[in-house]
Amino acid sequence: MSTASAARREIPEATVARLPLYLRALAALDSRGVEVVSSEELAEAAGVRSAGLRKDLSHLGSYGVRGVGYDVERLSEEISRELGLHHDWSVAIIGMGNLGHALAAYGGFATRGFSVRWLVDEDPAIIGTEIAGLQVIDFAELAQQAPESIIAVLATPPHAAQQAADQAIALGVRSILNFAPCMITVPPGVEVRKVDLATELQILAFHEQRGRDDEFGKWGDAR
Amino acid sequence: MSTASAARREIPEATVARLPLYLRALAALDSRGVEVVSSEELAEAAGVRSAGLRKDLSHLGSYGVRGVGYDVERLSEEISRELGLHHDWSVAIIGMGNLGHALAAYGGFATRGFSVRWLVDEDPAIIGTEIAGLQVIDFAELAQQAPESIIAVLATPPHAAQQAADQAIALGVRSILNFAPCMITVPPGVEVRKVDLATELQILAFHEQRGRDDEFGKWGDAR
DNA sequence: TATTGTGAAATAGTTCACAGCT
DNA sequence: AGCTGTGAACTATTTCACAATA
Repeated sequence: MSTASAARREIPEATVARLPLYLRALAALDSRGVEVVSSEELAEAAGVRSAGLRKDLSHLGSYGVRGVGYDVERLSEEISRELGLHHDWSVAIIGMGNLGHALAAYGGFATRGFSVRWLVDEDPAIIGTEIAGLQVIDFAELAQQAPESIIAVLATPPHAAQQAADQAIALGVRSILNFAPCMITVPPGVEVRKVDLATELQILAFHEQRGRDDEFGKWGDAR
Repeated sequence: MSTASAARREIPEATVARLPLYLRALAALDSRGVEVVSSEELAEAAGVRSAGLRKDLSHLGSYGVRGVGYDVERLSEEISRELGLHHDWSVAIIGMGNLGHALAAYGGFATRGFSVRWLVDEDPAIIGTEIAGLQVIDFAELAQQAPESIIAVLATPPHAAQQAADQAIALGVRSILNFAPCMITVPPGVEVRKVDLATELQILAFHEQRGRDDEFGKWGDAR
């Protein structure tokens, strides 16, 4: 892919995953009144290496000034645009159990560009109640109101996740953040990202166990 | 690193991150009474390619039977051991705001091997209250009770995260799951994994924007 | 002079395809 | 006959190191 002319636009996935990090670091710098930042400083703030940061940014275009650094505001702007944060994205949280409830109340989603607009559940006992200032609705209702691009946050129990995803996709959802501890299958063109608490703990456990072992001699010596 | 003799024990990070996935898929199969599974089927259930699954498993040793497949129970056991789930891991949730509260109530952590044992906050108004059957304590109290290996789940606001992490580390914590939307710096030997809701949404937004664009001609045509 | 942007080298991860077992 | 385990090929990502340049 990519003829020489279309040189722009082919951002590696690993880079995309770091752009939000840079954006947050830039916001922190901005709020401290910093106007220009070097790749070294920004990398430090974002927890990456400076060479990697420069490579990442080079995929967006040439927004730095040699010998000087990057303009904080300008770079924020460019990254925001690249990430599509000039759009307004509406979020629907599906599944109002413990986790869904918490996510609705949690401010973390309400970054610039995103707002939680719908809370969905299928339990009649929950539908109609108010959580964090929003009425809980069912899928039929969501279908009525659903506009353009919604992002669905799946917070159902695992056994309900696939069906909930299917219903959301039927409504036109093409981006899903899946908190349910299970895999869901989706048609091509639908993007799923998974956040899995148990998995993260297990990965930590692996490393902690490993670290413990390493502390004494290498493996194989006394095993 | 790694002499030829130490051939075992050098599991790629990418593989480690998938082991919990396999474990969950195996648990599902087991509960359905399946006793033997092929790499093809298990890969399907876990959402990966069969060749990759086989390569991953080969890092743990040779637990499959050619022409047959993998014994579900045996493989679960081996992966569990590898992940350190034969230990019991105690989890302390630090920060009892909306998110911490929810995480405490959420069952998702209580997979085999992990149990949430302490809820920590520094706000006197919260300390002493009971959440999900546990009393909220302060760091001093945690220091009293803290035993061997704790995993800390950071759910503080961003400005408090670094200090909370430092305190946890002073108590001997070496594994941190960070839900606070900020970077924390830790000494070598301490492992941090980050779960960041805003970041995930931004990555989804990027892809959704991209997908939208691709639907009509390539970029650059009408821009 | 200080710092970016980037080829080239190094490393990590994935996929292929088939030999080797059961 | 069927399925695993794995070398070899391929692709992606990171790191290095330095030429380009404001």
